[in-house]
Amino acid sequence: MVYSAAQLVRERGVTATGIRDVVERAAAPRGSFQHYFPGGKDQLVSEALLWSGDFAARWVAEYAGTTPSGLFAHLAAPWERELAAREFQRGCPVMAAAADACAGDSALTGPIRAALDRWEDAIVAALGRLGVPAGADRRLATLMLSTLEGAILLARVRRDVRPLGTVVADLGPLLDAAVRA
Amino acid sequence: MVYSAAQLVRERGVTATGIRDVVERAAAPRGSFQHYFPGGKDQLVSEALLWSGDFAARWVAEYAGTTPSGLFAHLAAPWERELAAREFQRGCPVMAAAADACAGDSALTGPIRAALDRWEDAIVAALGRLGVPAGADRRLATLMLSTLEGAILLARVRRDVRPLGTVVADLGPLLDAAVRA
DNA sequence: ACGCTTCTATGACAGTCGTCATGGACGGGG
DNA sequence: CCCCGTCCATGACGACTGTCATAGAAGCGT
Repeated sequence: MVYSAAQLVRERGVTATGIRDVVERAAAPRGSFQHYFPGGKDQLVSEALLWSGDFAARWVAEYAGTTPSGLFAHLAAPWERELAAREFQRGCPVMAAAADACAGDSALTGPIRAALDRWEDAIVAALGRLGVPAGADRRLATLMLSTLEGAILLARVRRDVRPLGTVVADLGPLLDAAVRA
Repeated sequence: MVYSAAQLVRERGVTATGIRDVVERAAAPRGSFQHYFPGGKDQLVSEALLWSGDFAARWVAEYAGTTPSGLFAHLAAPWERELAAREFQRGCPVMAAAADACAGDSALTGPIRAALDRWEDAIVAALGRLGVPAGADRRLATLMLSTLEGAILLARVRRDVRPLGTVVADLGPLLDAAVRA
C-alpha cells in the first residue's frame, strides 16, 4: 500500500493523489486504510517517502565498482531504464513531494528531508569507500544528487533520457578527480 | 495575475493552488479571471509558465561576465538570495509544474517544455558568446540546468542555501575547461 | 437618453477530497 | 457458547475544487 502510494506520488504529486486512488491501485479494501494508517494521508505518504529513501539508499550500497564516476552511472541507470520503459510517467518521489508539500510547516517536511538524508548519507558512505577524502565526500554527494535530480527533471519534461547520459558522461571526470586530490 | 499564479505554483504546486487563491492574491475581482482567461486554469498556469521561462531567459541574457563559471554563479545567485529571503517557500515553477502535471498528456506538458526550452536556449546562446564551441554548448547547458534545478531542490528541502554554493564552486572549473577545449 | 460592448459580481452546479461513524464479518480465548 | 479484538465495508459529512450562468456596473459613441 505504501508502495502504491509512492508510485502515485511519483506520477502525480502529493496533492493530486487521492486516498481512494491509492487503495484502488493497491487492490486493498478502503476500510483497511483507516485501520492501518490512523494518521491519515500524512502518515501514508510519510511512510511512502521514507520507504523510497531507504530503497534509494539500498541501491547506492549495492554498487560494486571502484570509481565515483561509476557510482554516478550506477545511480542514473535505473532512472534511464524506468523513465523510458514507463514513458516518463514517474519522477522522483522526493522531488514530487518537495514541489507541493515543502512550503510552510507541513507534516511532510520532516519525512521529505529524512528520505533525502538517507539517500545522501548512503552516497557519502559509498564515496568514502571509494577513496574520496572526508570533507570532499559530502560536497561531492550533494553535487551528484543535485545533478541527478535535475537530470531526471529535464528528462521527464523532454520525454528524452539523453540529459541523464549527458550529465553522467560530463560529470564523470570531475568526480574521479576527487579520489587522488 | 499570471504573476500571482506563478508565485503560488512555485509555493504549492499546480494542483494545490486554487483559482480563488490566485485572484485573491492578485487583489483582482474573481469575475475578471473568467473574462481574461476563458481557457480556465490551464490557460492561466500556462501563461504563468511561459512568463517564467521568459523571465529566466532574460536573466541569463543579462550576464555581462566572460566565463561559463561566472554565468553559472550568475544563474544561482538570485535563487540563493530569494530562497533565504523568503524562507524557502518558493521553488522553481518549472519543477513544480513538472512534478504534478507532467504525467500523461496534460494541457500543461507543452508549456512546461516550452518554458524550459526558452531557458536552456538562452543559456546555450550565452555559452556561445563566451567561447564554448558548438556541440559542447548544448551539453554544458543541460548540465548547468540539471545541477541548478537539483541544487534548488536540495536547498529547499534542507532549508539551507549551501547546496547552491557547493555546486557553483565545484562545477566551476569543469565549465571553464570547456572554453579552451 | 439610448444601445452596446467590456468588465465585474455573485450564486449555483457537479464533482472530489480527507475524514469519520456506524455496522458487519471473522476468529481465537474465556 | 459467547465475547471481544482485529479487520473490512460502506455511507455520510463538510469543505473544498473548477466551471458556468446570470445579473449588475461602467464607459462611450451616436
